[in-house]
Amino acid sequence: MLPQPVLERLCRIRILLQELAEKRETIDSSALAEITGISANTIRKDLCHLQGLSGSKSGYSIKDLSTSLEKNLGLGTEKKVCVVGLGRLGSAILSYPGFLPAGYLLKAGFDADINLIEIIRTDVPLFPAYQISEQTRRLEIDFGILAVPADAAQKSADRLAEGGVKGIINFTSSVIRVPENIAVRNVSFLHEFDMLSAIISRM
Amino acid sequence: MLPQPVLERLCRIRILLQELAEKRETIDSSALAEITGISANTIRKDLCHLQGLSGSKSGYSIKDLSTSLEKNLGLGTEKKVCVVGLGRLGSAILSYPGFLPAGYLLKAGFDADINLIEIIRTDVPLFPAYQISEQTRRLEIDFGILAVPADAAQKSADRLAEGGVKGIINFTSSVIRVPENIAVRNVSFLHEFDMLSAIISRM
DNA sequence: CGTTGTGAACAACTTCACAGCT
DNA sequence: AGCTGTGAAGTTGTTCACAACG
Repeated sequence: MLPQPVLERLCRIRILLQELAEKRETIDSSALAEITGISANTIRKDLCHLQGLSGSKSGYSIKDLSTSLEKNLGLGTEKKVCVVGLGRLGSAILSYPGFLPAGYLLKAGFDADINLIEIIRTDVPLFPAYQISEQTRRLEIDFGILAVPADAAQKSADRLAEGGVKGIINFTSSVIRVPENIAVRNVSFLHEFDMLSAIISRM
Repeated sequence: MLPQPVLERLCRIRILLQELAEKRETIDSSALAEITGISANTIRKDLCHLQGLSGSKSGYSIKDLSTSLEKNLGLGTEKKVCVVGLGRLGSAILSYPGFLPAGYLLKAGFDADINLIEIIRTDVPLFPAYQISEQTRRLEIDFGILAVPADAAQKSADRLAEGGVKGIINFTSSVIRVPENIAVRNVSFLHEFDMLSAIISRM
């Protein structure tokens, strides 16, 4: 319904609003533009896609706006997530403190290496990789984070799909194939570096 | 010159070609489509933006294509990078083995906490944060990775800019402001999660 | 009066269809 | 015959300009 670029911007805006909420009551589109780097015109266009943003006088009420964004973006409820692959990246994610306040609950970690599972100290329950489907289903996990080596990516994705997750964040450089009712976001460090290289080489 | 969406796809294609090079000699647009998830039409359109892709018979020579992509995307030369912020994410990045084969040399790490610098075991030289400008300039570092807490993001970015870096990968949730000759790529875990939530809530 | 909301104009990107090579 | 390369058509997203509103 909302086009993807709009979604991207609305999510960004909401995140930035959270810090802002402590400092101010209202904000107008040009101040938002200043903070987000998005043009004021685009911001107004984006925000008027939102359902149920009540009548406005001058600027948006930060509280109302946040609420409306949460509703429209489906960010109201807590989501359960798991990490697949407990190498350096995976375990860094395991101990990332930012998830909880944002409403994402780390419910499980998986790795093919059983030794690793014994060694890592964390409050998050850890399981061997072959239990991915079973445990994600049992724990009703919404999202999986793929932090495995590239050659294990598809297999792990299959298991997550089998376990009924609704979304996957893929840190692998592989392209994974999943049923189309599962959302995938690809995040690749190397891609980001290559993009920097490409961008600066044409300036 | 090349529009950004094209750049994104070309970079992705090049990364995927690297693994493929060991298995095959040539590949046609529809096979590439299969692998990358990009439509064959779009791939052909993208590739014909490239300068100096020699005459084709059936399919592209993977080797030629890779070479051409590297040239056109400015990926030929090695780039020097540094990590700012050596928390869990920062130190996971420090020991990520994928940079070197891709042509990115980790030349320095920085953190405001001097104890941390003593503790971390790595081959990469570590320095206190106040030396960022000085060391990045001395070492001729191309790119900086921002993995600091949100409230230190702008300050660190300023120091990197001062040190003459050409690009920054920003893992912070803050929006950083830099001179416009510096490229920035924002990578935010929370944003990715929010996007997953937003996407699935409208299916 | 300043700020929002929004149709209308514009620009960018993608898809299509097919001419041109090999 | 099959594949690439590419103008042209179609679609989507962005910017503009201004009417409507407190």
